[in-house]
Amino acid sequence: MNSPATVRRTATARERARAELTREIKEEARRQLAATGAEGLSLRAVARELGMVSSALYRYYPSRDDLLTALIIDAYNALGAAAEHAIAGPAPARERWAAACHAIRGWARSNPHEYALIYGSPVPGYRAPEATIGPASRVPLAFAGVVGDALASGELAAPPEALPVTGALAEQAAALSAVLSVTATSAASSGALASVPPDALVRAVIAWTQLYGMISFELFGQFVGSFEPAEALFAYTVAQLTAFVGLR
Amino acid sequence: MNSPATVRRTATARERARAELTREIKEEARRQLAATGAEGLSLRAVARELGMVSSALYRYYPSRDDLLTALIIDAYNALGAAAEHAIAGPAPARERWAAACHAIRGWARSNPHEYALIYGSPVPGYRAPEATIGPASRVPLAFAGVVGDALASGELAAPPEALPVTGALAEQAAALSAVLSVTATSAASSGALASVPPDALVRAVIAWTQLYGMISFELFGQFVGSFEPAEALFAYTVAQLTAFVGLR
DNA sequence: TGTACATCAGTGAACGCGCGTTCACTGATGTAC
DNA sequence: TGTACATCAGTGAACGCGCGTTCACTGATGTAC
Repeated sequence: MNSPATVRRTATARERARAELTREIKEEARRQLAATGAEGLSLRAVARELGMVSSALYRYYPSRDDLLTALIIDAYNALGAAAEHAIAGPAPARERWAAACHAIRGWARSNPHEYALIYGSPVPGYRAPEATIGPASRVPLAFAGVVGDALASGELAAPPEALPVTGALAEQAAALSAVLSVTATSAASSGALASVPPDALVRAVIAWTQLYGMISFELFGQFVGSFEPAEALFAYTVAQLTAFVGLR
Repeated sequence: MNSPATVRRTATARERARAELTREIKEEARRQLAATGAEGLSLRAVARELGMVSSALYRYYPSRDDLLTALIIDAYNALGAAAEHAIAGPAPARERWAAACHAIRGWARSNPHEYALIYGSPVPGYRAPEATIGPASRVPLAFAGVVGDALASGELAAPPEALPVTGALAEQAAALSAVLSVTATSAASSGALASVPPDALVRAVIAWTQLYGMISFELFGQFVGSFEPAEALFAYTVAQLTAFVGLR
């Protein structure tokens, strides 16, 4: 075995050490992120903590920004995985939707600085590369998937209080719907998305921004002294939102 | 005139120069904030731009954090003033509410870094002093004031789709209501707030987080490629929210 | 299996930078008599 | 109005810090024959 022609070789000690250290560097960086936030992340500090010399890190990440990018991608993926896990299974659409909301909040509360890294104010001077787009769309796609499934199974109906979606907004929603159906198809998801009506999509997006606003307010300390702890307010909001999106 | 007994003296040249420079320092700091964000704000850079030596700034602000605090207070006050201006006048409550929403978005779009300074991810290592509490509550109080007025004038009614507010959430809302009525009274505002029912207050708070989520998503670039420009989505959301709060 | 060479991880010193803050100083402005 | 003194704004040098990144190097690991 392990003839030169074999594509899948056993990893050499060097390769294993490299994979291991790459992981350890990211881990330590994440720890510092949690302690000091994105701007506080320093290659030198990471190296110091790992008992290496700072220049050694350059064998693993060509620059500080690349390390930051790796953390961002990991964060998107972790949050995306949490959302996808929450919507898995045969439960009714409204329950899957609510589960995703609570899973996202739970992840955000457990990883506040990673949450801030991806959804907080942009880091000045840092430009997110293309590679973040895929991981970043996992959460929106998860929500969209639930709406698509609900549509297919007859669990979706516009709530009576919903205002009609018209004009520029309807056009943007239609365009987004087209993009979504392509993405979803290439991701081997259900094709139900393609036919989600624009107004349902708009309500889902609004719900997503509402969720984001509520979580951010909680994490960033805006509820201190009023709705802290925020469990009750959050649960109420999610219930309200589920109805607003039209899931039943 | 100008006898020693006169409390109100004419400002000396020194005093005028000091007031002027204090203003200029803040202005330059705000400019740098807009360019590089809060972490990029540097006393040395401000001094450089003003043609002074960095140590001279310490005659005006005892530390970098104090300058940051001054900027934060100014930002809260500017946003609060915009909201208060929008709700002034005899228009129907729902129009005043919507006007405040649009005014807040307008200010945020014109001053994105100042918005991020007060509502974005917290600056690591910076602890907001008590002096920010007053200015920070102007926007919430403005919204609360509209709800209070609507209640007094019969323009407030729980929408049919509203879920009942119970348990811990109702208690938190009642407690907040009590605090609000005290604050509002001491601020010489109308006393209508005291009797705003808890569920209306909860819906107003949710609306406020929704507004915040929508504006942040727009400013922080999360709509790029979908609902950008975000005017239509924002207007739709505000209309929806106004109804949700129960204003008509 | 053994040897010669190539690859690569990690070292240590250095470059150049900008930062916040302190301190003794000078010269101008303000005040008391 | 004139003078002696006190107050205060701004200077310039310095301290001590940490950062990202480069580079020539050494020694260990892997590979081809």
